Amino acid sequence: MDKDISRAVIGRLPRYLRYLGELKDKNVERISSSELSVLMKVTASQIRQDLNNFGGFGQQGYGYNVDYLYSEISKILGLEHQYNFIIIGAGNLGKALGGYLNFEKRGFILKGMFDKDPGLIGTEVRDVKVMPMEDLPSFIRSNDIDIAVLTIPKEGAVLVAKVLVENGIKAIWNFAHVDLDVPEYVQVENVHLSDSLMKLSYNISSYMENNK
Amino acid sequence: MDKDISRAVIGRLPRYLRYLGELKDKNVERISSSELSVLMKVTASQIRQDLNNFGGFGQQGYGYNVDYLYSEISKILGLEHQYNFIIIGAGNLGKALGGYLNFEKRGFILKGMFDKDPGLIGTEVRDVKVMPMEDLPSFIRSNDIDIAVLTIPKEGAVLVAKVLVENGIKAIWNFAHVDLDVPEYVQVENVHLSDSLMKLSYNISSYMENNK
DNA sequence: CAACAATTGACAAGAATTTAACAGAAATCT
DNA sequence: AGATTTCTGTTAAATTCTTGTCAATTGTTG
Repeated sequence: MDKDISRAVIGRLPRYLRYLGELKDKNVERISSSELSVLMKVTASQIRQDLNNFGGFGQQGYGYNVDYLYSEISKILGLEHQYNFIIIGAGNLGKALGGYLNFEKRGFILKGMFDKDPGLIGTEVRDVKVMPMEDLPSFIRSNDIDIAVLTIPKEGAVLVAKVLVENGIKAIWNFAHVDLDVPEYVQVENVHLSDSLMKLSYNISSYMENNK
Repeated sequence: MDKDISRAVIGRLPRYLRYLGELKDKNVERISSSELSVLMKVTASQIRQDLNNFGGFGQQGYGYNVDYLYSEISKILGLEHQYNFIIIGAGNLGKALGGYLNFEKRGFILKGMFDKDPGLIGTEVRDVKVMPMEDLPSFIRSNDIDIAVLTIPKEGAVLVAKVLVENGIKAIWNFAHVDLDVPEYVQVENVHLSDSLMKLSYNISSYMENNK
C-alpha cells in the first residue's frame, strides 16, 4: 500500500479529515485545493502534494469530491478498522477519555478500565467496570485488546508498559510523562501535556519579549 | 533575545528539560551531548545545534553543566514567570487538568474554573470553586488571568474564545476539537486528542499492512 | 607541565519539506 | 461545438531542518 510517507504528512491528515467532515455536514459536494487552502490556512500546493502521496483523488477542472476524499483519508488513517481498547488509570483523565463518545464513532471500542486503587474498582464509566491490575494480563488476551491508553503517573508507566507488551498489546496511547521503551512492533503515540503547556509558555513569553 | 527559532527546536526543548530534570534528580553534575544523545535517542549534533540557537551553554572538553543547562532551558521556555490560569469546562478533562499538581510547580496557578452546567457550579477542585459562565469576563479582568484552558465541546468553544479575547486573555490552551480564530497577539496551543488517536490508528494499520 | 583525550561551537553538506510553476485534462460558458 | 476557464498532478526550485566534520579549547593524566 504505502511505503514511506513522511510523519509530517500523516500529522496533517486528521486535520484534513476534520475540515472535510464539516464540509460533508454542510452538504458541500466538491472542493478545490485552493478553496480548502483558504479555509485551512495552508497552501493549496501543500494540500495537493499531501494527497498525491496516496494517489490522485481529484480531477482536473473539478477539484475533489468531498465524500470520496473523506472516505479515502479515513481508509488511509485506518479508521475503517475496529479497535478494542482499554484504559489503565481510572482517574479523571482516564474517565474523560473513556467517556468520550466520538472515539466509539471512529471505531475505537472501550472494553475495560483498570486501576490499582481499590476505591475505584467496581465503579463504572459508560457500563464499563474498573478492574484491578491483577486482571490485566488475562483480560488483554481473552478480549482481543489492540490499544491500551496509559493515564497513570510516570512511576508506574514503564512497568505497566512491559506487562502490556508481554501480553501482546499492539499499541499504546501514552499520557504518562515518560518515554516508553517498547519493541518496534508496538506502536506508541505520546501525549505529553506538560510539554504542550511549556510550548504555550514559550510563546507567551517570547511574544512579550518581542513586544515590550 | 531570540528572533526566529524554529518550531521544531522549541518542540524539543521540553523533552530536553525532562531528561535534564531526571539527571538532576540523580545528582549528575555534567553531561556531554553524546551521552545525552544516547539517553534521548537523538543525534548529538542535533542537541548541540538546538542549544546553540540560544547561545553557548556548554564548554569544550567538559560538556554541559546539568543544573545550569536546566535553568537556562527553563528560562527560554518562560518557566521562570508565574502564570494565572482558569479552566473552562469542569468535566472530567477539566478536573484532571485542574488537579494536576505539577503545573503548579512550574508556575501555572489555577485561579478558577467555569462551567455552564448548574449542577457543577459550586463543586470544587483543589479549593477552587466552579463558577457560572456569566462571571467569566469580570473574573478574568479582576484576577489578572493569563491563560484559559478550554475543555468544552467544540460547539461552544469558538464563542467562548471570543469572550476570552475580548477580556484580554493572553493565551488559550485549546482542547476543543476546532481551530480557533484569534488575533495574533493571543497565543494558542491546540491539543487535538482525536488527531493523536488517528495517528496511532494510522501506525497500527500501516504496520499491519507492511507485515502481513 | 607537556602531551593527550574529550568535547563544544561553527560551518558545510546532505535530506527532507514546502512552495511555486506549469502542462494538460476536464468542466463550463457562449 | 469551440473557446475559455478551472483545476489537478507533477516536476522543479526554494527553503528549512538534520547530520557530519573539524578546528579550537578545556580538562585530564603521567
